[in-house]
Amino acid sequence: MGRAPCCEKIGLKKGSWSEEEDQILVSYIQQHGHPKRAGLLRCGKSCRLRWINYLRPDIKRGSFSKEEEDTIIHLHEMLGNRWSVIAAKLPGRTDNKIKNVWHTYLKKRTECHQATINVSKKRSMKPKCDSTAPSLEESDVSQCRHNSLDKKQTVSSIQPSSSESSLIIDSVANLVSEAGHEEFNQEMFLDDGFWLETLSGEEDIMESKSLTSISSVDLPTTSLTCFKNIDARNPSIGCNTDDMCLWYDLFTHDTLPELPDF
DNA sequence: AAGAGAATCAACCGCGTCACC
DNA sequence: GGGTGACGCGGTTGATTCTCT
Repeated sequence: MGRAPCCEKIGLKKGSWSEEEDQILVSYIQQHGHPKRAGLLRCGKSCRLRWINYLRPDIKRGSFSKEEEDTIIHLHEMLGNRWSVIAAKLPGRTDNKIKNVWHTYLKKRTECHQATINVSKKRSMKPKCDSTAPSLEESDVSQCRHNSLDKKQTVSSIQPSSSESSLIIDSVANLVSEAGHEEFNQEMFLDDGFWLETLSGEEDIMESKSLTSISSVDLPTTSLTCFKNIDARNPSIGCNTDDMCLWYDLFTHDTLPELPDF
């Protein structure tokens, strides 16, 4: 059995926070610099969570931009459910919020996108398909589209423009090709271009949408050296630790690197 | 207008890790 | 080296809000 929940130890309060509690916590943090008990009937863990996920002054409110959503999707493709790492690349967004957004609709969005790709692949592979009965995949896709497009979502907020996507792919493909990396396939272009944009020492991806900025960044010669311009504002995420290099390496290679014997 | 179901999001839980004694 | 507590993370829950019928 695991450890008993910390809030049950001494009858500490649980549940939603009141405005008064928020004010007490904020003023405590302003004085002491860390979100601990703050004299509240809350465990330190709860105080910390409240501060990180809600009270911090740099937290961005409101819905996610398309760029932020794309960033989350791309990072999730490569890193999986490492929400804290993903959150570190989205200033003002918490891991909790990103996790919620992912499970709310980004997951469906990517699944729909994948389903569409699968259907188009099957179509191209099997041109003589039965035209009388709709395939299971097609009905899945249409259902999926229906689910994603209804309710609050607008079409433009869900699906990236195909012309925009292909422009990005083509542009990055040209750059890599010029640099002598013809062996890269198109999927790798997407990922590498993303990493260049996201992890370069320049400003945030949200502020550096222009593709011309990519050309000013050194292209990777190997997967391990591509992080030389890593985000200097957040060294814990960057190449200063070996973590991101390791993850990048893991997710951009088909096989695991050889690990040293222990 | 009201009820049902879906979507959203804050908060909690459980576990692994680390630091300190 | 072992015990303990705090911290940080990802998974999950449940209350609230929204939308549809």
